[in-house]
Amino acid sequence: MSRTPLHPTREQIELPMVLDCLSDPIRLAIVYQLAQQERVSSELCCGDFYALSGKSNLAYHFAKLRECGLMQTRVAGTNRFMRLRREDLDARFPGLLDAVIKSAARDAERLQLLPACDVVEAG
Amino acid sequence: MSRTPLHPTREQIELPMVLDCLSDPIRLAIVYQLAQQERVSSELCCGDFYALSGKSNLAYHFAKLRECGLMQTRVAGTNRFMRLRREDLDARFPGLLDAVIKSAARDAERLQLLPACDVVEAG
DNA sequence: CCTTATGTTCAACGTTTATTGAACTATCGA
DNA sequence: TCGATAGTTCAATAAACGTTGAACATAAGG
Repeated sequence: MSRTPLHPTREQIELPMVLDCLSDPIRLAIVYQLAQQERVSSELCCGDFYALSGKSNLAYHFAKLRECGLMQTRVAGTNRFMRLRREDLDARFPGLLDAVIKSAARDAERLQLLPACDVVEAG
Repeated sequence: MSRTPLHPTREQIELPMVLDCLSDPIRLAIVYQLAQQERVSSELCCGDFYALSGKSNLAYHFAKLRECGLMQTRVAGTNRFMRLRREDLDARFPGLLDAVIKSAARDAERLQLLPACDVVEAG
């Protein structure tokens, strides 16, 4: 029972796992939303994603995103704050994350992503 | 029974399907090998990939790569010549294919990819 | 014609996957 | 202490996936 969620080290991040993670529409939407948030506070918690799916299903996808090295979780009280592992990903796979996010943004409607402006609105 | 292998139009190419296709190690190796070949004749046939897996398994992966729009097949005699749909992919997802291939190249050993020099050697 | 070479298709299999709801844990606030 | 809130974990399900070998189709070469 991994109490502390395990994140791979930078060097342990694997390309196929990252691509597989990004290939799921829900996970891609999560990553996209986190990428939008980078400009601001850079962190979001689980509740910010309820529009995408139910709690337990989100927890499943969060775990995948953590395990493959795409995001990081910080525990604070009853909240888990997530953020992209931008530096590690850019170091391992230069240009990849940006290309994916830009491509996703272009297809935002088709992928049913939230428009960028709706993403923040934190309380 | 699709006699002519169906390729999606440029606009039909979907980001999640492309990422999913690239997330399989064998398919990534195929794409990588095709990318190397771009500099030369730009086409390879099935037999050029026997190092990766058996015939029928390769045919399965080729079908996936075609269906998601990553590659194109041209029939010539008993051969099927394949090539990357570079233009379509670059138009739809600028920088993505290059980022993936460059990332794969950096991890060539880990991903068990053929060294670039061994790729050509056509007869 | 018959044989060989190239690939595809099919059926079977075991594995992994995404999704659901219920149960659980842990923290915060009254 | 009690209840509400935030997330995780677990069990169950159906669907999709990758791999295999055998059968099939098609074209080239004798």
